[in-house]
Amino acid sequence: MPLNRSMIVDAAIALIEREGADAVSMRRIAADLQVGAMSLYNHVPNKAALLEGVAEAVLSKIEFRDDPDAPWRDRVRMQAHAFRQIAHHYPRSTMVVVSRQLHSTAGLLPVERALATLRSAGFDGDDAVRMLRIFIAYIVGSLLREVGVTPTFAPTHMQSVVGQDVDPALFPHVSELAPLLRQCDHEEEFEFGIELLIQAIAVHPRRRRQGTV
Amino acid sequence: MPLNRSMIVDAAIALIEREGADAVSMRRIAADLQVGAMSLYNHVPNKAALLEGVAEAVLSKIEFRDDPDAPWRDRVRMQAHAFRQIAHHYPRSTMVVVSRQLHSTAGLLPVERALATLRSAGFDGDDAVRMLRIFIAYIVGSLLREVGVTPTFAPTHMQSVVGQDVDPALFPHVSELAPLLRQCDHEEEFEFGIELLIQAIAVHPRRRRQGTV
DNA sequence: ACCTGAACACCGTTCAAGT
DNA sequence: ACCTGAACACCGTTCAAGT
Repeated sequence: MPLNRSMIVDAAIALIEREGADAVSMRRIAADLQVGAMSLYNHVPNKAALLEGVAEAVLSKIEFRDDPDAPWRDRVRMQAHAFRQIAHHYPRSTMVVVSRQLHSTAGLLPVERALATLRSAGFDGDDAVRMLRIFIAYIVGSLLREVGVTPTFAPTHMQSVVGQDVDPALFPHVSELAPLLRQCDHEEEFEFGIELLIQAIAVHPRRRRQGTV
Repeated sequence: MPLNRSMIVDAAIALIEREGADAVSMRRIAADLQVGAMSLYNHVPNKAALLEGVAEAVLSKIEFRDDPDAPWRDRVRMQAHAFRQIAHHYPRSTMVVVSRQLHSTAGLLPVERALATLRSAGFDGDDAVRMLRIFIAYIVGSLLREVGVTPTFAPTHMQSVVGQDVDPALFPHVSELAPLLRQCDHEEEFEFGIELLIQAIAVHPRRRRQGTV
């Protein structure tokens, strides 16, 4: 079976999910594919481009169902949850997806749908873009927390083995809320935030004239 | 002058800001300090720990002024903006700060202040933690976009040299809003989102009994 | 206690040689 | 057109030797 780009990308994704993003190297992927390390360069210009391919592939695997007739609130909710699938299905690739500029159609499709939804909610172009950016920022930040790369700021090991508690005098609120800070139902927290955002933009005033073009 | 941990961390930060996070290596830092590569290991267990030190150092350099007597809205705004200073003063270190779990006091201090503020706004422990997480997610996501690592989903090179426009038939909204998607006033967008969030949590219902302890 | 050079097991990528 | 081994310039980290 001849080597090709998508075989390489798939091998990379598999390796990332198996051993983490740090384990990715051209040589390891080549070995997984039972091929010389240099063979990869016939299908991919370099490692950075390969990781970009990984990001695109993961992103394009999201199931973005969208019902244009549904209320815009439902559509936003569904699109946000679709995005969160990444963290479920490709947890260790999430960082790769989220830390890369995407200019391919794989990245443009979700944007197109989100903008369509926000326009249908009555926002003009300016505000639709603004709202989209807020959602993306929130979703990206949430996924990073969920995937465990981003700071949770939780005093994790606090009372683990040692009595190494957070000093209640210095950090009264942190130590009081330590149990809450340490645990997190990602699904629930994500939804809570999305609902808050939906509610927030729902009450945001629309301009008189909706379109710009 | 004897080598010590903070000299190493500072050299790492300087190197990151000068040449980017990818340029960081134990050997490069050692060379910058005019010291053998292995000398670093007398003060830092390994590279990962060093980067953790970088994250803490950058975070601890934020000026978190806080006026406990100010209205909670103002305090939240100020704390959010303080956080965003990272992206301004240490743009290329932002990814390092944001992609690492922090359990030191450097990470706990901002949390303590944020929780104090949210409690003073009338939230019980549960909701204070929830609201904090939403803000952190939004801020982290926004900083990553600002720093240019996270997907902007902007069709950047669209009409650059070639007539390689986005197909308006496939992506009507994207191509219509392309100019807006391509440019972004980070300061303004960040503020817009923070104000939206503040407004959203301001109208969120508080529970009868505020405290848990 | 702190520094260090040599060494080991890795990297990404270029290049010239093969088919 | 596609594959590849050797080679180059790098990595992080261990270890034993120095002071």
